[in-house]
Amino acid sequence: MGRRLSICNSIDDCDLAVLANESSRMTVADGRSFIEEGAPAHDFFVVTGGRVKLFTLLPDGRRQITGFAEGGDFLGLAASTSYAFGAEALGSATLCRFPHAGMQRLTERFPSLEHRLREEASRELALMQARMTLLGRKTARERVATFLIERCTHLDRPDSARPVELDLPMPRTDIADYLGLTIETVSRILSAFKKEKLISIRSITHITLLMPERISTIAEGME
Amino acid sequence: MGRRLSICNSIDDCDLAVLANESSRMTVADGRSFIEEGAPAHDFFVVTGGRVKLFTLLPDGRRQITGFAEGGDFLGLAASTSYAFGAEALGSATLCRFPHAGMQRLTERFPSLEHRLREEASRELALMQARMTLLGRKTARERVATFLIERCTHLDRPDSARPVELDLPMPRTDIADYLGLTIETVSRILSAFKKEKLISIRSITHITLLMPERISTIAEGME
DNA sequence: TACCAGACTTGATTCAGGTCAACGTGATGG
DNA sequence: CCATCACGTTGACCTGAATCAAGTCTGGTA
Repeated sequence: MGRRLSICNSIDDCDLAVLANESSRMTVADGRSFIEEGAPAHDFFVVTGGRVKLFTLLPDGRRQITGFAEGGDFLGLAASTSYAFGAEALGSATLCRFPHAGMQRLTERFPSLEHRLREEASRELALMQARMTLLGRKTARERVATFLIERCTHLDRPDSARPVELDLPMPRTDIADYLGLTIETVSRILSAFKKEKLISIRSITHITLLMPERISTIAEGME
Repeated sequence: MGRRLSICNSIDDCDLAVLANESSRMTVADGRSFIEEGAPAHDFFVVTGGRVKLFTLLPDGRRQITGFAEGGDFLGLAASTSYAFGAEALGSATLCRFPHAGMQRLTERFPSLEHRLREEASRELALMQARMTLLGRKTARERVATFLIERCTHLDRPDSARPVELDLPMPRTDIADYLGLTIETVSRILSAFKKEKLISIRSITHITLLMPERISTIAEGME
């Protein structure tokens, strides 16, 4: 995960051909896995189209989704020798793959890239702090509210008091595994929000936040 | 948090005086806070002695401890413009402070340092993935078991089948806030482990893992 | 030695969220 | 146009961990 066009920012005034040279494109079909948790980490990835989910598994199959990534997001920083997470496409996705060796040539050529990668990692690290608080200390209601708010700030509209339309491209199972809840709980809480006129549910993937700041308040645990 | 002597690794063959020049030492008394969550981030820190806890707070005071740091660990990567976490001393601690500006001079002088910082961030990121799985998907028993195992691999002894002595310098409250549990639950589970002869509790801070691999199995959810 | 305060443990009870099970719903294909 | 199937919702019930409430243990102090 990372901010849009993360890599390119630090080299856009430089030779993009060099960059293209060190990378290869790939397409991943819906539900297909392209990073295996624990496998030796040989590549970085940039999501160029579609969406992707990142997760870790317990031996008995319990799953924690550690993030969703989309266009421009950077993957693979959470890996030393082996990947600390698995990744699979959510819908079909296109990726740019950068072998570590190639990336190293790039950072030698464009030293500011290294700094950019560190920034990316820092941003990610800060997000994770918040996510740990969510998982360790928030109630189910607060988690779902936080998720909705995340999805909407993600849309980089300023926190308006006006209704915000969202689409949630991931199935409920993924939302649940992201929030450390069950599908049933997520479903019940969305229904409750609807009943309270905080949101309206046009279709499974299409939700409107009717009172964004109110949901925001819930998300922060200030009910 | 970071591996011992993280910074120095990449410059130990270089001019350490330059490094000393860009940093200042400080001592923090027990329980004193030295990073305020949300405050503008001006410095990096390296823990040089004692221990430190990192945490985030919800408005109503709920707390999630996101990590413990000790000698050699690096703090401050999870911050862009403002800190994503607060930090306070656990017992009295000594720190080395590196203002961002100074750090930038250092990375210019020793380019490999930038790479080192990124590695540090990556390591941290990988740890956090595991911690999210713990908080989102593990049972109380599994969390406490994981905590004990963490503390012991932390001691860099290989996973032996032999008993391992641990000391837990943090109060139960901190363990609870780290694991997303309450003090009572932590206490009960430690008592249960004792009853099951998995551990022995010599004193509040001093615990011996009698069957480390057994605890390890519990930690992974394989009961 | 006795007292005290803070940290920890233990027990009884409650409740948020999980589990199990039935029921909708909407997309796909024969 | 209905059957199917995967996904989502809703309801009834259960349970793991939280909460509430005593104890207990420890180290410091007089």
